[in-house]
Amino acid sequence: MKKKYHHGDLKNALVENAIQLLECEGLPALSLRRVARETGVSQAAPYSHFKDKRALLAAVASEGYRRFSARMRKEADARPDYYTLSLGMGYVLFALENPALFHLMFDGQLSEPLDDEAFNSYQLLVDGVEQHPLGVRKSPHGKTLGTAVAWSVVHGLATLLLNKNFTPQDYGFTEMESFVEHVLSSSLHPPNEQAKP
Amino acid sequence: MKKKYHHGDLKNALVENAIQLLECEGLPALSLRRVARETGVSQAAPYSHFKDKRALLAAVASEGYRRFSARMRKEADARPDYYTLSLGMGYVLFALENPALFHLMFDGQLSEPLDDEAFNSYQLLVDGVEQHPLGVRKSPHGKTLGTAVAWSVVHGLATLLLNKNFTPQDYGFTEMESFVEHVLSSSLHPPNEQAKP
DNA sequence: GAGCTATCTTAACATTGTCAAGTTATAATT
DNA sequence: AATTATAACTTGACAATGTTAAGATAGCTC
Repeated sequence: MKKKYHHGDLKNALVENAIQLLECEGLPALSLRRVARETGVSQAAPYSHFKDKRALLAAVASEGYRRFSARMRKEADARPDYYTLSLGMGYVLFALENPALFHLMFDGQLSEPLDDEAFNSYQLLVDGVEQHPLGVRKSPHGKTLGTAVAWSVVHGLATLLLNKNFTPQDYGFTEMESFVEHVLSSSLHPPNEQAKP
Repeated sequence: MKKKYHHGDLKNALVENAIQLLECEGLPALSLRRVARETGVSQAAPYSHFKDKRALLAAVASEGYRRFSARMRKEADARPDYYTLSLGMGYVLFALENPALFHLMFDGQLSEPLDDEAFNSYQLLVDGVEQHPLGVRKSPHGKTLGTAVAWSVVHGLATLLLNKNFTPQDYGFTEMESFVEHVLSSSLHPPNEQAKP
């Protein structure tokens, strides 16, 4: 390929290389200059497409959410009979497969205004839970607390596994996937009835 | 107070000021030079006490875990009859009261070798769950998955509330504390019996 | 007192995010 | 097709950061 003054697709190339760098060398290695260098443009070139470094990271996170949604859907489509459980497994597996990206997405430091792509991901999970109710107690005001519980379990499990706060081995499991499935089904498929307040 | 060449207690002062800065202006504002300046010493002074910036941050996180444990114990001691639930509430409330510190503690980027203080915090929660079993299904190998579930819910809830991924208002609650209590008790106090595998 | 050593300072280096000023290629207009 | 305009890039600079090397100072031991 030829070396052109105008790259032609720099914006996407920057995001792509940023993701590459992020997953290969981690967040600390992700400098704007480095991304630019790796993309073959000068240090200030990214500023034609992104206001900030944070804007680049936001774009990276946005792409992350796109893949996140896809990963969850893939898992859920494969097991429609366990829709909610599969969504959750997709959630956790994505985190384990893309640690740095997942971390960036949920870092909080950047996403002040909630991205569309992010919102869609959340909605996927929320809708899944709402449409496949779990038998969890309703809140006093009639909205299902189950969504909050499910989201919390899934997100917490993903985070704690990432940080190696515990491992499947700690619980006698040899395979990650089996462990995740058991943990999630423990909390996502509670018994039919509910105890008193 | 007098301006001495030898500070006398610089190591602790640095950690203290770092925490201050962290909570007041956030992680991005936390530079080694800034902490040194605020403490009244020169830019390279911290290197007499910390190998790295990461070492300083690790010390900050360690102090964070100390306060974290205290916060959980305080809550649990106040309601011994709801021991596990209270531990969980302490967990979440600490996160909400010390957002940046909590974030740093669980960032993962630093704590490769698990700190003692950190381990103690975790053990507090784990022991709490183990000693006050929740009736959650056991794993095939006999260890309680309940610990993983409980830890996940609590950590996920803390994280998602911090990131404002949802709010108590979304579920019709006006008070944070009440919301947290309901979510946690939904998942920490499941009904007595358990459904089939 | 003399000397040791931990503690702290000053000076410097490479790297980073960011901006201002210029350059070049593409698109728009004529 | 020539000119113009505009978007996409480059170079060069600035302040701030993490970190190291070399030196100064103070409190300790003998």
